[in-house]
Amino acid sequence: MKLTVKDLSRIAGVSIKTLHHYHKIGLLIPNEISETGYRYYGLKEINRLQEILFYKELDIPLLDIKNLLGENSNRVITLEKQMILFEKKIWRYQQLIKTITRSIEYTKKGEKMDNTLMFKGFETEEEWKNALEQQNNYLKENYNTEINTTSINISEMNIMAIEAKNFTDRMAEFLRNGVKYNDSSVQHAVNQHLKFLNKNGHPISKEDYVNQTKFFLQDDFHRDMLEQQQIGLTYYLVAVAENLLIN
Amino acid sequence: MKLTVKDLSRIAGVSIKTLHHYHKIGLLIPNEISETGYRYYGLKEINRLQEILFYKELDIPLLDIKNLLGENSNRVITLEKQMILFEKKIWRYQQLIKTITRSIEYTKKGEKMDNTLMFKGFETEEEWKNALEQQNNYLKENYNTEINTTSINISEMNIMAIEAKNFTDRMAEFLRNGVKYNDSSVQHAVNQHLKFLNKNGHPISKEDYVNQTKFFLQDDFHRDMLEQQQIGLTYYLVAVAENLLIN
DNA sequence: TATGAGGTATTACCTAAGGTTAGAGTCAAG
DNA sequence: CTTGACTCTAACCTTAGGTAATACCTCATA
Repeated sequence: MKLTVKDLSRIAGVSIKTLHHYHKIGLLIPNEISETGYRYYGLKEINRLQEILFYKELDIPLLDIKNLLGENSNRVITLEKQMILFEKKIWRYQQLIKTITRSIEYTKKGEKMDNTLMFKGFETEEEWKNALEQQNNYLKENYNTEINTTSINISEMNIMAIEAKNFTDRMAEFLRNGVKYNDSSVQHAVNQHLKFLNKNGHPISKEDYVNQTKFFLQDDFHRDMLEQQQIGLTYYLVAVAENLLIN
Repeated sequence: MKLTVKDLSRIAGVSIKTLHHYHKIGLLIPNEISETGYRYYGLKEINRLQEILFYKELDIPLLDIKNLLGENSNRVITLEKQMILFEKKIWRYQQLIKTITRSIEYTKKGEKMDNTLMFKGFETEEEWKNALEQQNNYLKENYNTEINTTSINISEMNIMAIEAKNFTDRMAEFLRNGVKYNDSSVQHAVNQHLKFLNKNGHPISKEDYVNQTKFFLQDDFHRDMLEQQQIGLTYYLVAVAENLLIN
């Protein structure tokens, strides 16, 4: 059994170029290479190609396949890992279908969907509303003014809410990773946050911010909100804010 | 509202390079570009980016998104198309999970899975067995000897069966597409098939092949087999084979 | 044994959606 | 005015091959 590239490509349903490629990266080396450079494959190579294609079907990168075929016995583990990955993908696609269905409904109703919902971080409408409400309260407390929602550009407010959410997420991650409140990267993050607020029509001094975090501490709504996201976050934020004044 | 690349990247959760890229391909052009080349984005751009990311989430290529955002109103159609695509993907992943499950079972049983089954064309074990049997019969008829299966390399037989299946598939497609029996591409295909057989230990002349197709015609098993795959295939093959002798 | 058709090899450039440098210029706060 | 953070462009890199150009090889047939 001495198969040419064409034979093998026909049998296995891959292109000749693919065989060249696999040869080049050392994934599938011909059984024999003639003096004139022709590749000839045998049964062993066919079996190996079978395995390669099997793994490839599972979306495993070729280099990983190469390593996989090198060792042995962890096949089952690899397969099980891959299965979990597929289940996640299925779940994701199911979610996307739901999103599309919703979007189509909105469009058909003639309403324009509030695309802000799509932004990462806000997977549910509820989460987004909470963020908005927080933003709302924040303004109320800092300026002691009733918010006239109609007078504020809704889109602009969404953006502020998104930035706030992103900032809080980052802080929560710092906390989870054990990054100290006075670590430069933490301080940098909060400085950026304040800079953003100042730049976008929400002037706030460092002192204001300290007061705000302290307010969060004693206000049930805000504290619950933050603690629900990450236990200890409220307290962490106070420490971070107070450290701002020291430098 | 005058956002820098960093601001926007933070808000939308994309990298700065992504914004550069979108600018370069004309997908998202900044609201303002300073004399020094700095990009500044406004609300309009944020909304556009939102839409872009929404479509991107749906695995739509950026250039397609660009066109999509250019026109309007076919949004619903696009979304519905995409939904069908997702359903297909879900189905595919479910199949993959089944394949993995099967493979794991084999491995756990200590048996080595006959990977030849994976090759395209044979979706079920039954189909594969049929093909093998056919191959078996073929040998019987051509050599008039009882087959000693152990003496013949099973893998090699698989490969011959696969090639045969591929060939038959191709012929069926020719027939379906109305390609005439004496078309050069049809003749070429059958020549290749015979060449392959001759090269791999199954010497067969053109006359032999004509006789074989005629045998298929009168043999219930083979005729049913072929006709089940594609009505008229048995008769087509005879015509194709007889034409071989003319040239 | 020569010829012609069809197979094969290598080289090089291309894809999508950015990531990752490097080097140089710019902005804003102190 | 300095400094640190930010931004710019340009160039090369990634996956898994596709495509094209050009040259060489094989094998069945005349």
